[in-house]
Amino acid sequence: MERLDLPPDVVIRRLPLYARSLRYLQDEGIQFISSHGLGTRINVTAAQIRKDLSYFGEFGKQGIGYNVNKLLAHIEHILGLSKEWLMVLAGVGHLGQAIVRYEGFGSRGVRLVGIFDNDPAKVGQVIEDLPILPDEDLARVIHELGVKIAVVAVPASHAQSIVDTMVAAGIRAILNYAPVVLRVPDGICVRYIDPITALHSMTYYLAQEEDKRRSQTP
Amino acid sequence: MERLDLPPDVVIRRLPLYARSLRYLQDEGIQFISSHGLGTRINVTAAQIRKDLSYFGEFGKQGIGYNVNKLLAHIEHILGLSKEWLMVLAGVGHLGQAIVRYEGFGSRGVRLVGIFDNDPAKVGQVIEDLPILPDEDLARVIHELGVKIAVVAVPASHAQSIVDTMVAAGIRAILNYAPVVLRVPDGICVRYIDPITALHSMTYYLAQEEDKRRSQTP
DNA sequence: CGGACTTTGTGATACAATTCACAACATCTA
DNA sequence: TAGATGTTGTGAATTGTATCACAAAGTCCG
Ligand SMILES: NC(=O)c1ccc[n+]([C@@H]2O[C@H](COP(=O)([O-])OP(=O)(O)OC[C@H]3O[C@@H](n4cnc5c(N)ncnc54)[C@H](O)[C@@H]3O)[C@@H](O)[C@H]2O)c1
Ligand SMILES: NC(=O)c1ccc[n+]([C@@H]2O[C@H](COP(=O)([O-])OP(=O)(O)OC[C@H]3O[C@@H](n4cnc5c(N)ncnc54)[C@H](O)[C@@H]3O)[C@@H](O)[C@H]2O)c1
Repeated sequence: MERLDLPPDVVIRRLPLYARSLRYLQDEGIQFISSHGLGTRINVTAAQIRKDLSYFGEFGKQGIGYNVNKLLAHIEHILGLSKEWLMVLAGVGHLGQAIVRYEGFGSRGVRLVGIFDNDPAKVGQVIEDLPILPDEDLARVIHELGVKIAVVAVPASHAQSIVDTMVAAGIRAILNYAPVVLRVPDGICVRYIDPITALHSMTYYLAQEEDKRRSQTP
Repeated sequence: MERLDLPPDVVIRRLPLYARSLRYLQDEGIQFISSHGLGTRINVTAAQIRKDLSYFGEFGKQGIGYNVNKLLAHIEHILGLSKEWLMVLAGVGHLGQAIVRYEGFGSRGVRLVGIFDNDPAKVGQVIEDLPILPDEDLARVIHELGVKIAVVAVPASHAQSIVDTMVAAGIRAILNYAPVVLRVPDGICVRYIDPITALHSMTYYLAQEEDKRRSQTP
């Protein structure tokens, strides 16, 4: 196949979904899956899955579909999950502690190696074997360990400044829980986790339904 | 303006971002903002903001921009945030408790009115004035109070079945934290909060950088 | 072996979203 | 009043994404 143009970001964002579904298939002991079979599990059309994968190579067999183990290995490799990326967390409050304890993060491809807070009362406490360090150590740890990923769980008002520090120290990817849009240099990847925004986009549809209902029963 | 076609979902998803930014502007005491000014704050082009808003009406003034208070009120009204929507939560574990305590949820447009768990040891405990109820009461509460929004924070293996119960009882919008794609009837709105998937899409770009770096310094 | 099924990978096509570009209007200054 | 500046709202153009549809290749089975 000719792989001229690089895969668009929408495709990259779907790959982890494919990977997760393949892991469930693995757990179920299923060895082969067609694009159609995979698609029905995750509400994506078969054609889209095939086209997405075609950006990276040819992984299927006509008449059969995809070997679950092999396709998963391929996708994890494409996603860089065959290595282990180091990660730091800033802000060990309510949310931060929940993140540290969520085993999901540690499981695949990433490892939390440092947690930071600027509250002197918190510094020194240990959570899941990780001591809370002061902000002063943040840049040094990032730099010395070559950490590339950071999670931001500080109050919105402090998010931008801590991100500036992180980026200056070598962070290249940021998972941001604070409800602010971050300003970062080109090439730094940022993803937002924002349940409130998600909720507020759903209430739109609820309001629409309500309106329609009201206009039908006057 | 002619408002022939309904606004696409991408637009609806951006509105809460505009609203949040306008709230910050309000806090700063700023009374007028141009599409350009708003755009630079949230990394969106001015033209996109104007086009998005044009789906709903004309809110700006040439030469001036938008009145912050008025535009915010308009957007919140469009999003259905002038009413208060009731919400239930299923799964009061680590994550669920963090959600109950996160004041962000209560603040605007939505109110948590019931929390549910199937662990008998948890039922009866009270968190932030809300008693944990057993799953048996879920359908009744949804139905009797007319609850339309649900948050899912149960283990992945239990998510689909509890969602089926919720939808049968009248839930129309679901915020899902469990790492599974849900199957719901047409018309039910689902949003996924999925930090692991977000992380795994970022490692792709890290791996790309690494590859490039390696090929440059052989 | 041959014909009925399946399924992939991918150009071509259709659809969707974003950006461009500009007329129309508003304000300010002198 | 007039000219300079700034901003909106929106058709048209552009860019981006998803779907279609089918040749090619594999399986299955009598
Ligand atoms: N996206 C989500 O799902 C979600 C959920 C809950 C909270 N939040 C957001 O996450 C952030 C944290 O929420 P929380 O409930 O944990 O608040 P919290 O007050 O419990 O915790 C914040 C922590 O950050 C620390 N901190 C403050 N400034 C800091 C700095 N400059 N450097 C390092 N640490 C600093 C504080 O000491 C505290 O421990 C807030 O922005 C909140 O809006 C997001
Ligand atoms: N998206 C995220 O940000 C995020 C973060 C952490 C966890 N998670 C996911 O959220 C879910 C919960 O995670 P957690 O860390 O809180 O786990 P947990 O084990 O601490 O809590 C799960 C809770 O759900 C309850 N439960 C189980 N089955 C139930 C049912 N059928 N009805 C009602 N309650 C039920 C359990 O009793 C328990 O209290 C998991 O699916 C996890 O993968 C998501």
